[in-house]
Amino acid sequence: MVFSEILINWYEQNKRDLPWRKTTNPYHIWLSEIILQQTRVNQGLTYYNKFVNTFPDIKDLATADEEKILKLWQGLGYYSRARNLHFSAKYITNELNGKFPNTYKDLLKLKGVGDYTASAIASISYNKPCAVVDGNVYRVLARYFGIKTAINSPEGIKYFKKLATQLLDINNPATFNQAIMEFGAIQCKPKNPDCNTCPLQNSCKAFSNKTIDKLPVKHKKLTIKNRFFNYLVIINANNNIIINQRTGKGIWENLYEFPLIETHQEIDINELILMDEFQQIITEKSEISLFNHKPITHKLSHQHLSVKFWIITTKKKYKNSISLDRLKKYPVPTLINNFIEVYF
DNA sequence: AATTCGGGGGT
DNA sequence: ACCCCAGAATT
Repeated sequence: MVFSEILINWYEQNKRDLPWRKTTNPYHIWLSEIILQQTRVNQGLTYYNKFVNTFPDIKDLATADEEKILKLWQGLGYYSRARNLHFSAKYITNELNGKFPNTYKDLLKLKGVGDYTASAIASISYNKPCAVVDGNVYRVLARYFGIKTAINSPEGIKYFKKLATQLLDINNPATFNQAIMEFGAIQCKPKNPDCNTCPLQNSCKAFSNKTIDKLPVKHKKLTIKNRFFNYLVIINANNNIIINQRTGKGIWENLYEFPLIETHQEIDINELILMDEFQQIITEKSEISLFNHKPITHKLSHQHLSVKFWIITTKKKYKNSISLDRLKKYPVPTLINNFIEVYF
């Protein structure tokens, strides 16, 4: 048996029962692929169901408010995916008269759709012979063929794409692509792969070379920044709370949060009330207390946030303050959501 | 070519 | 503490 046959046989016997495997509807496949970018199946599953149910047709997504989409996306991370999803839904609905692109080339024009996702939709929805190369495919191929080229180098990206294209079963691209990814996720896992029951064991280069745990090779350059956030949880006399929307670039774009003062290090209450930013926001006599004496550490992939929530009660009525019920309808970062759930 | 976009889970 | 996840856009 050839490589693709072994994988497809394995897939038919071991595949998980997942909702996006019951359809070839390009809108649904697109939704699933965007949600699953850099995201585990288990984490994305509930979000997929929420989106399919809330927006049954792409037109429903196109006509929705961005805020509603971000709220539904809340907690999933990489929020540009949600904004691009909205943008592309409007593009398909309005510019393409609702007709979903059906070629790799046209799919690639969608915001938020790169080489992987265009190949995935083209193959799964339209059975086009486009090979996908995701993290699973890199790992399976690097191990099986004993390839030491870094998967995130320009040569590696080209090489693995070419190899995957050669291996693709052009008679069944949809199944082959899903088979190799599922195989990587379940059998040829990053840690402790199950080589003992692997149908490719006797021809696997890394297994015979005992280099399973050294492949794939990946250049890593991750510098983690430490940042210090002070959130001002300002509660009016009428129990309203002040909230701002993040604008511009950076983390959590277009999501909401409390007024934020960022500092270069951890500060105490005396340092806080002396800051210009603080005095510009808090102009009335107020009561200030600290919600958490130990800063909360919130870890993002490339930033570690050290966060203090300052509770400020005042009799002043701020214009942009809202009720707690309203607040809970706004899309907020998980950090803020965790606070809201514990404090309120 | 390198960096920046989250959050959760595994080791 | 470090790695990875059905990656893409930006610099």
